[in-house]
Amino acid sequence: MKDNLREILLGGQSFSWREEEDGSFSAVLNERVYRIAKLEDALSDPFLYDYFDMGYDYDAAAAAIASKDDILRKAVESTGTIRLLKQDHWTATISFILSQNNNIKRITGLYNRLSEKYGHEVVPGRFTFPTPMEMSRATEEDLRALGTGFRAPFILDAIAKAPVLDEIDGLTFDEAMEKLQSIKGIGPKVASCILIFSYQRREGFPMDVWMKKVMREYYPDKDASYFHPYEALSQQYLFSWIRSLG
DNA sequence: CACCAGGCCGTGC
DNA sequence: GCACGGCATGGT
Repeated sequence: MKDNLREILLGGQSFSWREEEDGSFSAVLNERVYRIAKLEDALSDPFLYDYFDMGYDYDAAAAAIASKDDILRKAVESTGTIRLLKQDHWTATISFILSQNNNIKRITGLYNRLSEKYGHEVVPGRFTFPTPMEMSRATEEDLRALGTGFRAPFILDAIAKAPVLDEIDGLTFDEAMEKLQSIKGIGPKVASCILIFSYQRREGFPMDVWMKKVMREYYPDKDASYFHPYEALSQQYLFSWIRSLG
C-alpha cells in the first residue's frame, strides 16, 4: 500500500507540516524541528512514534472497514495508508477553529502567522506554535490584523478557556463533545476533529460539506453509528475518496 | 461579478 | 427543535 504521507500531513488534519524541496516533510513540534521522508521514519523516534500512532494496527482496521460494503472498499483501496495524528491539544483546538468556513492553504497561512508572531524561534525561520500563555497578549484587533477575521473572538475565548482542554480525558465521548463546544467557535464538526486528531477518540465522525455529500448520496438511511467501531477511520477514507472524485 | 472554503453564531419561528 | 442569514479573507 502506498505511503500517502502528503495526504496524511497536508490533507487537512494538521497544519504544522510543510513539504521540502526534496519531497520530505518538516514541522516544528515538541520544541524542535522534525523531518520525515516516509512513514517508517517515525518508528525510530519515540515522540514521532506516538505522534504518528504507530502502535495501532491500521492494516487490520483497513481490512475490517473494506469488508463492510462496496463503497468503503473503494474508499480504502483508493486512499492508501492513513494515520490519525496525535497532536497537541491546544494546537489542534486553534487549528480547527481556524478551519471553519476556510480552506487548507489559508488555514496554514494563519497557523504560520500566529507562530511567527506569538511563538518562539527554535532554529532560524522556524517557530513553535504559541502556547495559550504566549497568545494571552493578543487582542482581537491583533488577531484580525493577521487575517483571522470573524474567528478572532473565538480564539480569544479559547485562550480564556484553555484549561478546559485538560479536563477532556476520562469523559465519555458525548461529554467531551459537549465540553469542547463550551468554547465559542467550536461546534460539532470542529469538536469531533479535535477529539480525533488530538485525543485519539476514534468514535468521532466529522460532518463537513464533503461528508454530508457522501452520506446523502451513498448512505441516505444511515448515520455515524453504522461505521462503529471505526467511525473516525471510515470518515477519513470516505473523505479522502470523495475529494479525489472531485 | 458571483461563489466557495473540512462551520458556527444569533435570531426567529 | 430546525431554518436561515451573516460572517473576514483570499482564491477561482
